Amino acid sequence: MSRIEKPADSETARNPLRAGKPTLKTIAELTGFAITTVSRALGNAPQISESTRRRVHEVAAEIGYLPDRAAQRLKTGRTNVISVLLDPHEEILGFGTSIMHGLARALQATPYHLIVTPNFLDGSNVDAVNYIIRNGMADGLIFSRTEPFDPRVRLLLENGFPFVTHGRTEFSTPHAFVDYDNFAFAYEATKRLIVKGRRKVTIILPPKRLTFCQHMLHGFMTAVREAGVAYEIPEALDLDSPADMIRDYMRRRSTEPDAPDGYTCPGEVSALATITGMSDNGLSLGVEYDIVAKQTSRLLSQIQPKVETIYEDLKAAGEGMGSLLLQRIAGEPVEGLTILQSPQFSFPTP
Amino acid sequence: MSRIEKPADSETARNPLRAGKPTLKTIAELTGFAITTVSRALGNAPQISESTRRRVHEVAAEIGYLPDRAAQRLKTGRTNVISVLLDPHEEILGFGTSIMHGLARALQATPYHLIVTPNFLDGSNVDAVNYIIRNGMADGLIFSRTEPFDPRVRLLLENGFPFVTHGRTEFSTPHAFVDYDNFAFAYEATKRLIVKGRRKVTIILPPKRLTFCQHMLHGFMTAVREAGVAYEIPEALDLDSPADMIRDYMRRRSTEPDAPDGYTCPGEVSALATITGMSDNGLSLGVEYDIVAKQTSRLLSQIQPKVETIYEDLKAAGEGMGSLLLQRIAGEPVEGLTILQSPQFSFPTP
DNA sequence: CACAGAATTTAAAACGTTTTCGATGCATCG
DNA sequence: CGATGCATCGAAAACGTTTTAAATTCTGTG
Repeated sequence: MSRIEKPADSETARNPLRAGKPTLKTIAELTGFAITTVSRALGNAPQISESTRRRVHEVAAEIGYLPDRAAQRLKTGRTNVISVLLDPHEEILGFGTSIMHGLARALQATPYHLIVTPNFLDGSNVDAVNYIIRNGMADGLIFSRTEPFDPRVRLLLENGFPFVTHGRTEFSTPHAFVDYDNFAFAYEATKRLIVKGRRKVTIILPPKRLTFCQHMLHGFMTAVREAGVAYEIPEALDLDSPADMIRDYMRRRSTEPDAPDGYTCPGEVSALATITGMSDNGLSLGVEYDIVAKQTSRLLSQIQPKVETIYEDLKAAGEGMGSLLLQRIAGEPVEGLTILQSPQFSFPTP
Repeated sequence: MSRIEKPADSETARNPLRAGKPTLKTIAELTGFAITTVSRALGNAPQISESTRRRVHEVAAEIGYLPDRAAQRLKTGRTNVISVLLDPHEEILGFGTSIMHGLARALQATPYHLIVTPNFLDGSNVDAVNYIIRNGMADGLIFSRTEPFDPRVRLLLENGFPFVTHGRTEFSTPHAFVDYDNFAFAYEATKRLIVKGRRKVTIILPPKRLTFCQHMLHGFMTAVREAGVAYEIPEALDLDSPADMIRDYMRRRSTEPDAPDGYTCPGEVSALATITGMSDNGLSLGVEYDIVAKQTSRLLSQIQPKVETIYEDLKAAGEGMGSLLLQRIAGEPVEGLTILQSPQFSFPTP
């Protein structure tokens, strides 16, 4: 039972915060076992006897041992990091943070950390993806707003790198994704407008290059055809258009002949902009026209309850992406690893 | 010039992604220098001759060498990580992501990564802070919504851990912060209402426990006293109140006698909610009443240009916090490390 | 031309893990 | 009683970097 062998205080002096941080060696000395044994015991390896396993865990808990992430990462090559590619378009209405909260919840009891890699470069963030793959900066990747043949997805598939997207693609090779059923949303929303007796419907679509634009269009058109109702699609506008542009468009269009009276708005901002544009013209919601909107927060219906809304639960989406990614990293086959969220008719429980 | 010495392919087979990753050793072999020399040359150590320094950098760039973060972290004890504490209240209107984009921009050319630690626990996230300090999970910390005697700040000060807050405190020990001049905002906003001829002003304040609530109140009261105008402060409401609560309050209050006609709204949501509440009662903005609001995005003025707005540049705030934190980590004295953002009268350039 | 001293380079240890390969003890079996 | 198998445990190497201490080369000088 030798106690003190070397001075061993130089480190303490240099970096006070790292000072007494317990390591495997600490536990080894305290229990009398070898470092190997301690490591195995904490890893619940099979060849360790139940009694020493318990003893080691006990001591570890007592002194508040936590494995050093850097050492683990260096040794094993696994980073225990999941990277989120932040899109500049997600700045509005808490898209980014909702998903992140969900992700964080999924990773809560795991050793994984969440690191955000914002996109500084051009439209798509292939460079960031490439960087992460090449330099092993993460064990898995998460991003959103996919295109049918998204170059990021292609790159990741080619390299066999684990990832989950928010949104589908049209690659023949399957991959893990979480997506909202935007077909169902557009279909349902448009049908509601028709049921309300609206004679001509319209929809603000996402940018054409994004996969879910097609889904929405399809849902919208299906409802239109089933009912045989009139419709139009504003070509000059999309969901990413600035709110004032949408507002001005709506104001102008509603003065022209043959204006729509039923609006499907796939986002809070577009709905608010539409309402303002119309009311600038003296038209009021629920009287001359109706809106069914997609909500990701409570904001819109709290402010303007006359808007009919259908919810998308982004926190659940994040949580789903996290859990799918964990399964991918664990090596599970990609086959079942997809989630299609159904439109919700009441606000999701946080 | 020996070429192949050992098989050296076992790793390649096991982890294909880590395969040919160049290390210091690779460069050492390629240049003929020792690993030490290569390390020093890349670190631009003074004792290395200019010629070898250039040669090493050249080869490093050529083979795309990047230092292994795990090894650096293990050796030096520095994590090269900056942690952001995500607050659940920041879910709305891109607060979180704007700040994060700013932060990321400040850290762009540095080795620092941004990792988000969401707050799952009770109101304040002291536990998360404690965890990060104790286990050396980051080199610096960033968080927002400070209280006058914020327990997180206290903990960090006690441990000498580098951090920057968004918002001030009232500790006697100084610390780095970025804050918006909410006194100036409230003062200016309220004065504008008075200049417009409004007879009775009011303001929706932040939760009382937050430092900037006092600043706003002070700015508001200063303007009120200077002009000798009537005022009231809704006690049942704060900035964190759900939008429908604010809307309902405004609707009710505006029917009662002696209702205010000038509103200072320190947020987009509260402004929208106020507008809706008032218009539910047939009162219209710019006619029976006015609003001056704080905007952090373009949304509000795009939707409703009749709202007078004053901007807060959150991306710049993030960028400021990042650069202050870097200086703190580099050991600079805390004295000058504070930024007080002035209210902006036009939308900040992204 | 030897030599101090500066300038440059290097070998080796260390950071805290995981993992490979053995070692040890002990009961069982021929 | 020696050999065998099994259940546990341990010594040492390795991951890629930084750093300490020492070795080597180069310079000018006496």
